[in-house]
Amino acid sequence: MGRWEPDAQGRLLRAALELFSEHGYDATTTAQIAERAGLTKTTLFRLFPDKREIVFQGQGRLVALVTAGVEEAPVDASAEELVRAGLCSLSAAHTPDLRETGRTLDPILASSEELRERAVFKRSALTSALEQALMRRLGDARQAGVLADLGIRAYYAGYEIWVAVEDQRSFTDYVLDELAALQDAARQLHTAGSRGA
Amino acid sequence: MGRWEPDAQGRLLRAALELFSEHGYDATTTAQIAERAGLTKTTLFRLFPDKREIVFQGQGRLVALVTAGVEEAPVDASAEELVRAGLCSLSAAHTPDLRETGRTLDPILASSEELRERAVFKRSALTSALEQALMRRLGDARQAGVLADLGIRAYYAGYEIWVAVEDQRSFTDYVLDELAALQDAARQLHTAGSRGA
DNA sequence: GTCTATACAATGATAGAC
DNA sequence: GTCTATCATTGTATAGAC
Repeated sequence: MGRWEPDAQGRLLRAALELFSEHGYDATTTAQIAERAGLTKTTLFRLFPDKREIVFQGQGRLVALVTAGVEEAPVDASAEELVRAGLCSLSAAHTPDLRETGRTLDPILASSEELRERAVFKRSALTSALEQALMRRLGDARQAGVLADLGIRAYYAGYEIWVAVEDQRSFTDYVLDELAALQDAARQLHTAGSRGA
Repeated sequence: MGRWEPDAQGRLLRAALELFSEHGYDATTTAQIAERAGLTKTTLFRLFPDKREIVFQGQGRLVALVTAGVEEAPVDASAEELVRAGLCSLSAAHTPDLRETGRTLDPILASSEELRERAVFKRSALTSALEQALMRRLGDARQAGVLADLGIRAYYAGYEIWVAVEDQRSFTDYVLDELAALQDAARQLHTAGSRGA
């Protein structure tokens, strides 16, 4: 420390989000980001694996969180309780300050197909992690798959509401509410018999 | 026709799959593909939007197929019947010769992260298409979402078995069997009460 | 109407100097 | 750690050949 300005990664991150918000993701070059941060392209690519990952910075731990949540659930937990445990562990990472980050990121994501593709990949990785953790506890691959889809759907739906509204409820509340609503919807499909509207 | 060798797209496609199989996707350059096809990079990028799409050639119509399947289902169809209609329309496109294509593509896909990312994006697009078609018929966004996840999961699981085994059953059979099995798994989750194993 | 040649911008890797 | 420099590759743009 001392020879250069500190927090190169933080400066790059802020510079990138500013430029992405101002001109869109695609219209911003990595050289421009580095320049605004007072660095060069080389340093940017040493600190970030690629341009897309700048936007998803810090989301790598989510996979570990959802897995740990399921693994640390009580031994007598039901299938639904395992999903809730995974989602609670995941949601706990979303502190109120991340709400602002989410609001910044949403329009950036919308501005680039390349970025949405990476976002979908992240969702898929999260689903696979939950699916495999559930599989190890339940022993049934199909149940694990169905529950993982349901849980991650609840997570993303809860996230969308959380960043859109402005109140004091925790992120976890939104996700668990959505999970319950999705489970209700699924139950109705089974109990409604074979005739639809 | 006549002035140049015909079927430039087909030649590029074959050249690409050969090279991808021989050296892997990442180690093959677009210039090499064009050269083997007796063409140039310029022509390749006029016929394919990008390098990844070479591998997924022809999958664009799948979105339209699943949507049409749901839309053309009888007016008194139940929710489950709508999903089956979408999947049948989708599966009908998988003629036996596509089985060989699938067997060629699987190891190529496994060789590249970039390619798996695009594959996940395609799955997501298919899920969204089914979800929206179901939403228009059912009027319930959560039911549509849950059913779309279930249906596309059945489609991919059926596909995996279809390319792996060697018998005369149609692709549609595998998908519908898997759908029924997933629905069973989901039902068990609801009727099993709250205690798991 | 299809292909080629050339030039170009951007991402990302790499090597060596400070 | 960071910089300069150079490089390979993807993908675009343009102008022209047949």
